[in-house]
Amino acid sequence: MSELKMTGKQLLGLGYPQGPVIRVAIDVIAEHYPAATPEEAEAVLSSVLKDPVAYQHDPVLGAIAAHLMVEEKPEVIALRDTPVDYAIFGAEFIEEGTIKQLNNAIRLPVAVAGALMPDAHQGYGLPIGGVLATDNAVIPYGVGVDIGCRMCLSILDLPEASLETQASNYQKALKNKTKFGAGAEWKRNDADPVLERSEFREIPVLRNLLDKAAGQLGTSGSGNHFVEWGIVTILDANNEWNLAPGNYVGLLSHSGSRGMGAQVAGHYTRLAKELCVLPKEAQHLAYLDMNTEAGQEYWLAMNLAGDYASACHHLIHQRMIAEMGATLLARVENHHNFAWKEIHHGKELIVHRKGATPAGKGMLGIIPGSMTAPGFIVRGKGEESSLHSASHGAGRQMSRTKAIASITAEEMRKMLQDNGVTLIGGGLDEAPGAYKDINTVMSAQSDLVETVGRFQPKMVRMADGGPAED
DNA sequence: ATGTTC
Repeated sequence: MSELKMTGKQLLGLGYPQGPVIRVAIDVIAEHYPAATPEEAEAVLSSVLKDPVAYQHDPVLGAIAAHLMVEEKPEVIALRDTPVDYAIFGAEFIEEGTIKQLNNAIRLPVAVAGALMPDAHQGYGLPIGGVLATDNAVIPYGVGVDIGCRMCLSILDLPEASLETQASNYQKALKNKTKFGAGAEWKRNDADPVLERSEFREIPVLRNLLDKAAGQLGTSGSGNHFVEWGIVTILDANNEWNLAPGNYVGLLSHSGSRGMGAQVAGHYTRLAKELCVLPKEAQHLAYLDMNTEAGQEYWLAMNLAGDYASACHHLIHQRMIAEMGATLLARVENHHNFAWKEIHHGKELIVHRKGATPAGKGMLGIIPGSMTAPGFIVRGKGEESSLHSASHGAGRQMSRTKAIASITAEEMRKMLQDNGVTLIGGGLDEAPGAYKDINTVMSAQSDLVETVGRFQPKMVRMADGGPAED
């Protein structure tokens, strides 16, 4: 795409006021004046600024004019005085600030129920590991920035011993068939039905994101995202796939909706904060009414981002499995940053899980440990007090900054060696010691999920920070 | 989490 992209600075230079009009003007120019020169765009924007009333009925520029004419801010929506009671799992691991965040969220006028998972920690708006059910309203920051961030596990017919005897082939697949780093794209990529979805044409904010989405399909991004080979141990003889208990080679991935989802999240978070002004301590919990155009649009865009994240995992797995000449025996996958329409207490609610695994009765999911600690294949017990949810991992016990400052490269190398794990990329901020003990976290949620099997990582690839790698 | 954004 070569559409004209104005910057906030340029607009302020023209005399535009601080505020939402900046974003609106950038969007309008990108969408409706793609072929204009910067000078032409500035001339148009200056005319609107000079006399917004003259443009208020203009089908394109009217949106900018409306923002220039608006002066009064919407009224601040008060939080309820009396919070709804909610369950906390593993309260002994959860910091006071995290609980305060859910205490605020549960006082939203649209909040119906909530829960905190044992890996919970502070986030923007809703805490990570937080679950919140609302009545007919969706909170963009209740889903999170990485919409549809999810896990995918493939169980393969390869012999366990091949992880050692064929180690170089497994490593080659990780190096050649995955791509990590912020902004990383495949130069030549496969087609996928998700890229044909009509939402890319029908929803304005998605129109400019199709090219990026096409390039980033099947990439993993950065942060805590990974692709890894390891050993799946099936423990439950009554498993859904009739797999014999024992060991299998598995492929596990963790990633989300990449730049496309991040842009969707950013757009609707800004919009929600304009339309729904809350007291300062709850400002990031701004919600969209599901009966409004904005709410409906977010719902469609969020679902598309979720399907896109799923397609990314499937492409990664398809390429890795083909590279190893393997056959897929079973697959488990689940979003852990998303919102769903679910019935609880006889009423349809919008259930936000921000870093929480869906755990309805009989639902399968994956809860990862760390690059050396096992992950768990789980089956939900449908516990109502957790709103059918469980943790989405072990949870950090150290911030990234603290991990980098307090864990040495030698300690991390030894930890990997002791556990027989090979790491490609990765940094000290993702060291095993930066995470809580997954076994402790699992025992804090034994009422929420049962264990079907385990996954022991053996060969891990992560982003190594800095610019995109090849 | 994201090429680090009004």
